[in-house]
Amino acid sequence: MPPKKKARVTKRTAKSDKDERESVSTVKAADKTAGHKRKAVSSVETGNNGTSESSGAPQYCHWLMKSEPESRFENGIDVKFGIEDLKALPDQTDCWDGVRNYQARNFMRQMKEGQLAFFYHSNCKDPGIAGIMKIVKEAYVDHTQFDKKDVHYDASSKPENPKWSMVDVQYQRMMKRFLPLSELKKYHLEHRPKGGILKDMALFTRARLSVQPLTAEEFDFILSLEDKEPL
DNA sequence: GCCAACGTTGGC
DNA sequence: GCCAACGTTGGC
Repeated sequence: MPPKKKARVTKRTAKSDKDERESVSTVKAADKTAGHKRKAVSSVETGNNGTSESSGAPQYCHWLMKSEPESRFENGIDVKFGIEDLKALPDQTDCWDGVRNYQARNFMRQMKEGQLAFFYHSNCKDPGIAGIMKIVKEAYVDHTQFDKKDVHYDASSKPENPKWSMVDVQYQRMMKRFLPLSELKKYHLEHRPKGGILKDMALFTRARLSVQPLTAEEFDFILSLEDKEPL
């Protein structure tokens, strides 16, 4: 299997379905402290993860997924995986393993074949959106959770009841120009007081989430930046 | 290397 | 079920 995607995840995540549910309520509690910004996100999350109530919440269909393009060693293993690494693989396809955060996992479980995701470079000299990939296989069991040698091994997850999922992604293209975090942030800050398109972008309102949804408007706006001068 | 933000753990 | 302590994320 593929290089370790380092979805920067908390290794020590919790145990059973019960915890899983609690983690959702934790999210809701966090909502209160974080103000209104997360409402849309959490309603969709709880409505669409397949474990909870039916709801008319809109389905997200665009995504942003973070990975680290520069070498970093975790337990002696290099977790580097940038967009160039994806591009270099057979079929330019890989499984997005190693996600160990319930919210991120739940978003992956919502992903449908054919949807597009930005490949975001994190924890590096030049963080930002590097390119676009396509979801080519919907959520299935992340085998690395059972692999003691794997950086993201989770001793608390049992094969009879796997905790973590992954999707397969395929490289589509590089951005016409790299879209740096700093530029996205400028738009976010500009939009926030004016109700602009990036005002609630998860990258800024949910900073540590390694797999996050984008609205169609956010996705299209970011794409439009490719043809603009850097801010 | 620092450290703010925030999710998770575990005592109570 | 609360919440303080702890650990991680990830930009700077």
